[in-house]
Parts: sequence; C-alpha cells; structure tokens
Amino acid sequence: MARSDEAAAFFHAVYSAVQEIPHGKVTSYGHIAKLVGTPQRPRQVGVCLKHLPSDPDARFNHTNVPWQRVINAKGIISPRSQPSGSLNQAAELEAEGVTVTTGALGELMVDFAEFGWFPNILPSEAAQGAVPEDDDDDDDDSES
DNA sequence: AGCATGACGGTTA
DNA sequence: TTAACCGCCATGC
Repeated sequence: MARSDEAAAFFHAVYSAVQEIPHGKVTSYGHIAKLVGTPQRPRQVGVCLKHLPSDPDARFNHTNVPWQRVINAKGIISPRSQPSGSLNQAAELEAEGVTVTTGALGELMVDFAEFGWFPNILPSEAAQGAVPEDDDDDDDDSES
C-alpha cells in the first residue's frame, strides 16, 4: 500500500470530519485528528486545510468545507504565514455568529465554552478501541 | 536525492 | 505557573 493513498485517505477523512462541524461552532485541530483516528498528528490536519482546494469542481473545497471552524486547542485562531488569512477566518466565523475576541497581542480568540464543538469519537473509532470510559462532553447547544 | 518548515498538541523542565 | 522540547509527516526549496 502506497503511503500516497494513505495520505489521500487522511485528507479525505479530515475534510469529512470538518464538514461535520455544525454551523456557528468551532473545534480544534487535535479533535479533528482524533476523529480521523490519528490523535498524534494534529499538525497534518493543518496541512490538509492549508492545501484545501479552491477549485469549486473538486470534491472538497473552500466552499463545502468549513475550514474556518477549525482553530487550535488554545481557542485561538492559529496565526499563519499570511495574517490576512487569520483575519479572514475571524471574519468568516463572526459571519456565522461566532464571537471572536482580540487579545492584547492581537490573537484572535474564540470561547470554547460558548462555541466549542467536541463530540465523542466517531462510532467507527469507538468500535475499534471500545473505550471503557467516556469523557465528559458538554455540547450544550441550547440556543435557537 | 535530502534538508528546513509548519493552519498543532502533549509532555517534560 | 510558564517555557522549551519532541513527535508527526506533507510540502517546499
């Protein structure tokens, strides 16, 4: 099995997982990594989004994949090479009703307690590991 | 061919 | 408590 295929599968899994993020909610790279079954590679998740195709004809692209709903575990929009990108991401999130606050150093923060989306691992993953204990989840989407 | 980088996260000092 | 280090691996040079 070629690694290329595995890499492609990884990209596919990541994009699919990101699409599961509800409108107006955000999650972290690490959580996506867990969802796809590779909790040790949150970095690669970022790579996937970085290379997310803009081609509207592609199966996954900026239009059908809510890449903006993915931030780092600190609840901050990961600053990348192009500052405009992070600012754009913040704008996109606010457009969905997500409140983004700016720190003293200009870091764009999102309150996980308010907009965080951290569901349990996908059934397919749970079936393999059969986790005996379930971590507490507080997905309280009690807003209309 | 190989080396440096990076949209991260957890662990160690 | 905060700061630094390591792992992970696709992409870019």
